[in-house]
Amino acid sequence: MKRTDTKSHCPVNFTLELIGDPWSLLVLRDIVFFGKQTFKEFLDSSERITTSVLTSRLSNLEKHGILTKQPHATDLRSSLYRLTEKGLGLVPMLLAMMEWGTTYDAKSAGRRKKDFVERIKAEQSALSFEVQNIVRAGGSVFGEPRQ
Amino acid sequence: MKRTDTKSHCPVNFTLELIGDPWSLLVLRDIVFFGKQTFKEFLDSSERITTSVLTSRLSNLEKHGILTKQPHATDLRSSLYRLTEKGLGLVPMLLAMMEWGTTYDAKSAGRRKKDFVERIKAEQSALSFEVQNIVRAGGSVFGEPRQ
DNA sequence: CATTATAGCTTGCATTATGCAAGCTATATA
DNA sequence: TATATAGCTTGCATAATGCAAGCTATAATG
Repeated sequence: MKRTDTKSHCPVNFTLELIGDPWSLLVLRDIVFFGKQTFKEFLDSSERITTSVLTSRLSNLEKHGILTKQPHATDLRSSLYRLTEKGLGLVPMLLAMMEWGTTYDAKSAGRRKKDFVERIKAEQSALSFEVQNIVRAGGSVFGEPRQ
Repeated sequence: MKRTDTKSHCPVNFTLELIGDPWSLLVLRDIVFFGKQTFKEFLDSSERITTSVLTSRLSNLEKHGILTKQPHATDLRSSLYRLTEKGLGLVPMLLAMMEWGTTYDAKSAGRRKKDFVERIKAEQSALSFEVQNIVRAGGSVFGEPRQ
């Protein structure tokens, strides 16, 4: 079974099957946080994705309507990759990942990033807190409490 | 290079390296949404994780302080897996994934799940909207606008 | 007490995805 | 004309997963 074969119709699983590989979200991060748009710019990220994997990830993201590939305005060799509305819909997930990673990675980040993360924390939804309290107390969102 | 080797100290990458495999988040989903706590309960999920992979994922999540393994109160064969505060910190990410998956998966979900997702959408942060608008306009969070 | 079932873990092999290196085509630049 | 760049493709080694089987300790059943 391939990693992206449909294993269930749980929405969390659906999301994982589309963008849960080790690289797709890093490409989306590069677009959202750093404004990258071209193959070369993605290639230059500090995680050192290889050309073969990048080609595969970009084509997959385009195939699933998460980004579009447009011809570059002046350079015919190049293309511009931009987020669709579906891709923009992943911003809350990226913010949540950034917040968690910043909180728990021993290597602390710069001032600018920390300020941004403080805003994410400050705007955390009441629903998130509610769910955390339920689970902390031994319950769950759709299940009955156990203890 | 292993998938979990440190490739950078970007917080998004950090999060991916800890829980970005195809299975860890499904275990966390089972805890948060369905109140599962034991090996057997995780094994029974509709995605059909195998025992070998489940063992590996649980031990990894415990190693990283995302969940704890406690002896079962009455059954000495069994253990209870519960989220730590660090694990609870992933709730916003799970909610974001659930919201996106429900919105874009053709197979629609039940009424109860949809109502929940409506609440996630309703409580989406002002920051998320702001970032979406910036990116829609060709800019990015930490970069300069391009067009 | 003997038998059977269950919880969790381990192993072995096939398949899939990624890491890495190299090279290829078309276009741009000097 | 020569060289550099953008993006893509291929081949091979390694890592992770899918799948099947079996193993140990404990629980439940007669």
